[in-house]
Amino acid sequence: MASSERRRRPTQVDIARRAGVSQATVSLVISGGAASDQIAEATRRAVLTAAEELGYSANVAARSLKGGRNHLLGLYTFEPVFPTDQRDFYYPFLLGVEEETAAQGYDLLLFSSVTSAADRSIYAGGANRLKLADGCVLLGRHVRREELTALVKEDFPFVFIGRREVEGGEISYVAADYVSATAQMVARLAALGHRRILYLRAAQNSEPTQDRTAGYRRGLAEAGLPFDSALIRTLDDPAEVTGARVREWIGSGVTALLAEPTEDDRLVAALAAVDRSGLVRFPEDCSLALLGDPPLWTGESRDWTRFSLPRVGMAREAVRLLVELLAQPAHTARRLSVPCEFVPGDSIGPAPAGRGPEWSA
Amino acid sequence: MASSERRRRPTQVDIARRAGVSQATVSLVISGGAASDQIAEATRRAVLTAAEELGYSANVAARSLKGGRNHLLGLYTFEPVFPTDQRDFYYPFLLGVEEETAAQGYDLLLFSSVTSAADRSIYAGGANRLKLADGCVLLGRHVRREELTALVKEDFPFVFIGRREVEGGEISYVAADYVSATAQMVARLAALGHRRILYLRAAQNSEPTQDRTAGYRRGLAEAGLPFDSALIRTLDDPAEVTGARVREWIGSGVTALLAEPTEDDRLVAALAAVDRSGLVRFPEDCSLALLGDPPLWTGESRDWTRFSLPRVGMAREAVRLLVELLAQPAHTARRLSVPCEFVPGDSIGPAPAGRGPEWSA
DNA sequence: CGGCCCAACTAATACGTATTAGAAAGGGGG
DNA sequence: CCCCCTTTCTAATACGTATTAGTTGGGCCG
Repeated sequence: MASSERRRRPTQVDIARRAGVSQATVSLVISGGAASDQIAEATRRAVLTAAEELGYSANVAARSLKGGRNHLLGLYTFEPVFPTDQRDFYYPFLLGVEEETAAQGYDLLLFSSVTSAADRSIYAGGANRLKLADGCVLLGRHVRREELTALVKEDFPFVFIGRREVEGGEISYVAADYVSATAQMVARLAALGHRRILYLRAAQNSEPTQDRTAGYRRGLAEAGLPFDSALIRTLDDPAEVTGARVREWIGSGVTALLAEPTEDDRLVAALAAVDRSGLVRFPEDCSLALLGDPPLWTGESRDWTRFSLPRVGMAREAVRLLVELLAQPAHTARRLSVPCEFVPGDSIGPAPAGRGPEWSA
Repeated sequence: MASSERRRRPTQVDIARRAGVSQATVSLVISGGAASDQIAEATRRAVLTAAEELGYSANVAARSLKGGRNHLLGLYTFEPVFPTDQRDFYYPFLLGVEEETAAQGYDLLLFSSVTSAADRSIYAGGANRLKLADGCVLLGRHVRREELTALVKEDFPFVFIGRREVEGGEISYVAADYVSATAQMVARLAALGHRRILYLRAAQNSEPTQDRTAGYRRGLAEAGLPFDSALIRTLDDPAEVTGARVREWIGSGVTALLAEPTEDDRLVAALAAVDRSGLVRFPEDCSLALLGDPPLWTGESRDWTRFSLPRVGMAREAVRLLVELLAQPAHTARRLSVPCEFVPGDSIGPAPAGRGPEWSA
């Protein structure tokens, strides 16, 4: 800041001039490593001294242009991660990605441009910004498939947190084993004597929902219970779930509910409202288990029976997988499935033996 | 992924070949803007079509190498931001930086490499990684001055969140007005009749501490109270603050405490312990005000009288300042001071009229 | 018909680094 | 004294884009 004139950053050429060597020599010394032992010790020191004096630092863009890696991992989310109301849900993922990225010696690039929901796109502006990073971790429920397909087609290395499938390519991912977790939940309920278990399903037919559905059916099959498609309810509007409605279901013979939390938390909120209304007591009148973590874990809400994603661990695994991908010459998809943790909670219990007349439909 | 052979990303040259034009023309069409209206409409369409068909996306490294800017803002913290125990303190800064970065159309680069405390340095590996970004927001209490000096010397654009000074250069920053906030706090206590106000000062003599000290003295002066250097206590170990100790102080005539929270929260924890012990009642026996936010705001702790930093706002301002810096041809330092918000709380009250014999020292 | 200007394009170059082929110097063996 | 090898360095080039100066061809004016 001594003079106001625009100062150019020192380059290897400047160092070369000062040390009386060629730019190539500087490059060999600086980027060190393998080929640098063919440099005389005196020269090497001269170069390093000059670099020091000039305050040299490598131009990462140039380095990366040349084809080398630039030691950046990207994190791209299909939903905004930071807004406070979703903070508690996404934070562990963020935390895990950050930790493991650092542990692997990379820096983390958060793609945040154009948070305005509509424009939130990988391919905004004609430039695929993701490619500034060596590879990318992707996250989020509302995936735009075309973009994923394009990424796969371009052979860009990325790992999704959560199972995602796309036509015409294999996607690497770290996914929670919703199938087993859901099946086990059904098994637990069956062991408690439940026969008619209603599954409240998310509206969007994303992979996590498909997996839970598969787990539901598998659980029923393994418990020897019949499958009744009327017992899968897709909710367009979670507000439909009211005390009266739940009582109707109970009247029709349902003794347990499985609820799939959505990222907007409205279903869980509706169920909590039913709980507080006193119209239905969980688990005395009806058992209730959540197929995942409620996004907003306020701490004041009930301790629902549920299973829980190891989110920090998943995120760390995703980064590890990504780094492995980068080391491979050809990108073959890698997949990892991690088990969910069962949280006992207090909202399931034995199936009621018989119903009084007040429950008749 | 159709074939396992490594596929090269399409470049402007590929497009040019396909569209039967030159690379320069492609560049003009793609990067659009001003000079692109000298291109015939037919040509432009041909180029765009070819780009589309090839799935072109610009190489950001090359673009940035050429133009100098790559639309990245960096965030560098001198302490780890993510670890959960400091999460609540730093999160608002992170949030603000992220929001405003996105709003300004930049992406955010988190410098996380080498979180291992010792190696956590801007100049790790001989290359100043910060410079991958166009500019940088810095954050944290445990600053390494040499690094700041070097950054200034290199004329790298950055903004510190918090006032930081360094010899041989002007640093841009967004700072909370600790001076006024502290002075006002003293004024408040003086108005309540307090005459001997003990200031518990942080051990490290960083700028925030200097500002509070200045505010303390200014507040005393404006209230017409004498300055007594014995009333400034530097605590090497916050554990020294015990109920007995506070009673000693009270015995020596002190009627109010000003405490400067440290980022490890130990002082506030010690005071909370004193409060819980019942040995001293705040504010009946002694008034107590915090000169800032306790880092760990658990919600269960007392509602201390204090002032509070507009952290999200400060972070956003820092990003705005940074973007302004980038627009300037020559970097002149820019500074911004934002007021703190007074939080009444319940830990200050009128000075006790007289003391019983149990308080004598 | 010659000169000139304009529209539409292209050739050439710079950006900073990594890498490779090869040059220059020095030494040792025949 | 020549040849070859080793050590140590350099020249040249590629990476993909943006930009500037310049080229081409055609139309218009005098």
